[in-house]
Amino acid sequence: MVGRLLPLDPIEEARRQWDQRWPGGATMAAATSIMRAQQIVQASVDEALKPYGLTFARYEALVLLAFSQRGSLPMGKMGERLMIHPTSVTNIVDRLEGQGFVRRRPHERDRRTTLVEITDAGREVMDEATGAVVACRFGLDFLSEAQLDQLTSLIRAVRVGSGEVPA
Amino acid sequence: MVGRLLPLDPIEEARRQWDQRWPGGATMAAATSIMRAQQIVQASVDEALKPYGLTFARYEALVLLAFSQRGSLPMGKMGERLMIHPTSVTNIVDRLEGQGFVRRRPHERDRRTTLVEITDAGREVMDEATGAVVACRFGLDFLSEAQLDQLTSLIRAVRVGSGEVPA
DNA sequence: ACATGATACTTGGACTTCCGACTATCTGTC
DNA sequence: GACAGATAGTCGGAAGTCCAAGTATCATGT
Repeated sequence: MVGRLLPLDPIEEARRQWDQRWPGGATMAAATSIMRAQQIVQASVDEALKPYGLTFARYEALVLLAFSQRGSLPMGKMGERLMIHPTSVTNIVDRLEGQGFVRRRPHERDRRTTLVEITDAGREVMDEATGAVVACRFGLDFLSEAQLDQLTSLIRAVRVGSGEVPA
Repeated sequence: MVGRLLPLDPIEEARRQWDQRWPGGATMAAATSIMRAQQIVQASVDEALKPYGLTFARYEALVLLAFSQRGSLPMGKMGERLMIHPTSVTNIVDRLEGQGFVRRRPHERDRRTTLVEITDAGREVMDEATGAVVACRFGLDFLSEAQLDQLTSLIRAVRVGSGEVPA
C-alpha cells in the first residue's frame, strides 16, 4: 500500500486536532489556507518579476500608475488603492524612483502632497513584466475561470465583512 | 491597519482596466483578493494576540508544539510543518525562548539537531490566546460554515497544483 | 580510516511591513 | 485673521522574511 505512505494534508491534519479541543475548526482551516495561498501567489509572481528587478508590491504600484489617467497619483491615493500603509508607499516609491521607474513631483495647489509619476522606463519595464506575470498565471494555473471567480467572490464577502468595501 | 471604506471595489476596478489590455483578468482579481484576504486574517489575529505578546507566526509555532506528541520538535521539522524558512524558525524560537514559552534542548543522538520544547508557561499562554483567536474568528466572521469549506477546498486545489500536497 | 557530501542550525545583511512620532501644510470656525 | 484640528508625507525602530555563507555534525563509499 504505497499510496498510504504519502503525507497527509497538514491543514486537514491541524483541523482534525483543533476540532478535538476548540470550536471553529473550519474557520481555522480557511484562515490557514488563505495564509498559505498568499505565500504561493507571492512566490510565483516574485519569481516571474525577478528578472525585471521588481517585487509584486512595486509592480502593483507601477500598474496602478500606468492605469491612472495622467500617469501620476498622490502618494496617499496610491496607498488607498493598493491598500497599504503610508510608510510602505514611501518605501516603494523610494525604490522605484531609485530604479528610474517613477519620479516625485510637487502638487501645484497643495504643497503637502507629492505626486508620483511613472516614467517611460517605468512603462516599458511594466509592459515586459506583465508578460511574465500573465505567463506565470499568479500561481493559480490549476483553477478554472469559474473557480477563480468563486474565490474572488468568497473573499469579497470577507472584505465586505471587514468594512473595506461596500456591499 | 489600512481598512477604510472605499467608493468602489478597487479589485473590480483593477480587473476592468486589466481586461482592456491583457488576458487573465479573472486570475489577477483572484490573486489580488488572496493577497488582501491574507492581510485581513493576519491583522485580525495579530490584534487578538497582542495582549498576550504573541504574533500569528509565534502562536502557530506554539500550537504546533502543543499538538506534537512529546511537546517538542526539531527546528527543521517545525519549519517544514509551518512552511517557513529555517532562518525564520531561528528567529521565532529566539523570541519565544526569550519570552519563556519554549526552550531549546539538545538531541540525544544527533548533536546537529536542536529540539524545541514548549514550557508550562507556553502551554498556558497558548490556551488563553486560543480563546481570543477563536473569538475573533480569524477575521472571517461573515462567512458561513459552507463558505469556509468552499474557500478551503478551492485553495486546496491551488496547493495541490503547487505540488505542496498530494491530490 | 578518511575524504566527500549531505544535513542542521546560526549569523549577517538586505528588504518589506507596520507603528509611533514628527514636520509641514491646509481648512474650517470663531 | 488666527488658531485648533485634520491631512500629507517622512523618519526611526521593531518584527518578520529570505538569501548567502559559515560552522558543526552525521552518513557514505572506498
